[in-house]
Amino acid sequence: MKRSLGRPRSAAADEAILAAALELLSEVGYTAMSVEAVASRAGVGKATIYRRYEDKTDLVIAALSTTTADFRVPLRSTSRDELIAIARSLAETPPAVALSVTGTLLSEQDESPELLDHFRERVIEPRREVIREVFRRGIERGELRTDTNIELAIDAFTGSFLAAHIARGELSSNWPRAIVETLWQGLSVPHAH
Amino acid sequence: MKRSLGRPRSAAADEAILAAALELLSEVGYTAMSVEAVASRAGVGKATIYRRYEDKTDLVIAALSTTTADFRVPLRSTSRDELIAIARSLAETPPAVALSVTGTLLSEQDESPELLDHFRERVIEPRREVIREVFRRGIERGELRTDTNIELAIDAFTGSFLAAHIARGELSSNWPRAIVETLWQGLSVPHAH
Amino acid sequence: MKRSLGRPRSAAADEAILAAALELLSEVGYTAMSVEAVASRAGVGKATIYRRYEDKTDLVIAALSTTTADFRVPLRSTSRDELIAIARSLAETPPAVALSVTGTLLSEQDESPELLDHFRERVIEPRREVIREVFRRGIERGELRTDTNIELAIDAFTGSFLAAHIARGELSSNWPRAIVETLWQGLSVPHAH
Amino acid sequence: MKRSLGRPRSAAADEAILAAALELLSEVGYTAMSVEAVASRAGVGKATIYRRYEDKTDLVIAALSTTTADFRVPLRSTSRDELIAIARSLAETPPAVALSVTGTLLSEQDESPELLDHFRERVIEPRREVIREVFRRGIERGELRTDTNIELAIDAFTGSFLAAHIARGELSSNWPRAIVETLWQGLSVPHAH
DNA sequence: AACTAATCGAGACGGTACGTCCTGTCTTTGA
DNA sequence: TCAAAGACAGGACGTACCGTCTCGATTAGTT
Repeated sequence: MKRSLGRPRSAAADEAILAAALELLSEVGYTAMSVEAVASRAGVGKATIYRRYEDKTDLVIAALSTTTADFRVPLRSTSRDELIAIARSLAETPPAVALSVTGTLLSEQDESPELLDHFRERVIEPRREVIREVFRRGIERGELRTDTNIELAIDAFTGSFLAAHIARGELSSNWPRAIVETLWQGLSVPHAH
Repeated sequence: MKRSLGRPRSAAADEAILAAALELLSEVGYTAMSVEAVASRAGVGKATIYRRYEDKTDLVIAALSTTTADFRVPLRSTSRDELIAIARSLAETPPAVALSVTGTLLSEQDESPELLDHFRERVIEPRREVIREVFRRGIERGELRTDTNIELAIDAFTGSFLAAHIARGELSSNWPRAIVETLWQGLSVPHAH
Repeated sequence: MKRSLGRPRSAAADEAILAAALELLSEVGYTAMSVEAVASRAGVGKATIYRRYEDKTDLVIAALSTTTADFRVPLRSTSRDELIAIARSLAETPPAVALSVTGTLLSEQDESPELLDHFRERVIEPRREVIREVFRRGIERGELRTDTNIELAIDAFTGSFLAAHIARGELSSNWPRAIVETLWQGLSVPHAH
Repeated sequence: MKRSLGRPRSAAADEAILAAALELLSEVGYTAMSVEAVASRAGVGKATIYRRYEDKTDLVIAALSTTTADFRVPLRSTSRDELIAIARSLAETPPAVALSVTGTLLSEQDESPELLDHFRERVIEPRREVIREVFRRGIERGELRTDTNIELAIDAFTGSFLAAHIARGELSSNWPRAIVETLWQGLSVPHAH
């Protein structure tokens, strides 16, 4: 059995680092956030951060992935209401950080693909799984089409949120209901029978 | 009389700067691209860039807006085919730059909202207008629902592209057809009559 | 003719950097002096220092070599008085910095011999030349032995200063006269005739 | 009763630490030598070093003082030959470490004068005592002047070695004989009688 | 044989400095 | 007046040490 040697890493430092990173990310954004500021606010040496994370981007991914647990599956009586609940959760998420981090990671895909993988696994995929579960349940219940491509539907759902922010900034209060309505009914005119 | 004094600005420099910026953006991404590298590749002094653009972000917006003209409205016999054509255009666009620029701009929204406005006006809006025209024509033709919220539909369309890239990276070759199909039919099961 | 391009280096920065370095050297010593502190005290960016000097050691050498001009040849009626005058100049020199820099340079002789060469040329040799001139004149005047190995005599003279500091620290006020006396008469008992 | 409790300190560690420190000192010099490297080469934890020595300088002093015993008093038939023998011993000593350590200690004289005292007592003084003994014996034998200031003579002797290294680096093979000759005869021309 | 206490190698801790790079501005010569 | 070249102040990057601190695992003397 492989027992660890030396002084163990401090759990208090773990938490302080991630909390400070998350605060600074939302305050000043990805680019303007400095590792030095994170260390200072966490009351931690810079080396203590770099012992845990490869570089600034890696730290940010870890900080973002702590927010994953807050994104929970809502239980409602209909799939439609569940989707609206999810849309409400999305609407409360600050998109700036996620967008710039994602963009940076995609840019650096060739140099360090493992960071992007890590991000998808820790940040993106947990959120998608919550939505995926709602879709699966909706199909079982007979409320959603059985031939729906779930991944594309999730794309449309979460992507709408991104595109709305990019195009117009703040979302209106009835956005969750409106976007679900739009995706629910589809674009085509109903067939006559 | 409003005629400029002294040596006029070089049109060659204009082009070289934007071309170099565009190249570097697609090569290394927004964060890793340095104004110094743009100047060097364009064979231009840094001051020549800063005489034209406020800062790095402003330069990038200008570079990106040169690509706007390439995004043209396709004419097909059906709206569905036109949407597929647009999806194909989207699929050819590298999303990384737009994402990281947008993220950065959103982060800095409080300090310099005019840059974000500029970006929306020059880069985002022209592309959306192309898609908007397709939707308008589809409604006129009777192929699309009259009660469709066009802005939300555009969000779903362009956002799907972003979300797919974020979640899975490269898009499959049949993605344009598949995403249009998904949005076209909607999520709900058809009503019995 | 090769004329320089671009903004010329600031002479004000040159001076401020060397002055700040010299101050800090005498205040805290070589090891405790930081380049960051030099930059800060000089009101200068760190890059402005590193544009001029390879590294910290190179900066220190440059700072020390500005003190060379102060070490002047004294004119007295006898060589003995001139040597005493030089000993007095030596006694006023703070030896700590020179010793630690010299030691460091000798240690790193294998990795970067050019720094040591530079130090010898700029700091050591000018001082030795002053003393060498005194010896040459003394021999011409017939006051010093013609078979004296001047380099070894200079070694004994300047080395006495170092060794005294290493062994006992502060020099007594009559040290200049006493050391000249010791070297002047030699160690051996006078021959009987 | 003053007997120690707990596990006694390892003599093997004592030796390994000093040996590693001495090796690294001569390989890379005082400044570039890290305590971490000493610990690693000695196969010892860093705390095991800091349990024995106050800080890096203290460790170096201890390492250097182990070399003291090698500097022995030579017995020859004349003082002149004994001085030449000592000069030969000096010529074999690497001077870089002593210089940088001394310089650092002098720089820090105000903060920690006890380290400098310790260095003088353990490293400098034992060597001087060997030379002092030779001078004393020479005076008793009637070979050296009775009015010689022994401390200054030792300064001249050991200092010559330092100055030669600083000014020219490696010493020539006949340096021991030449420096003794220079100091022996003195600088002044012999008086006529 | 069990207990106590200081040591051991290992390695994490907060902190500080290193030398590099980039931003946006400024200052020169030359066209 | 604009161009290129490149220096400017400032500040973040990621690395490397310093001297201290915690681990689990020895290695003695004391009960």
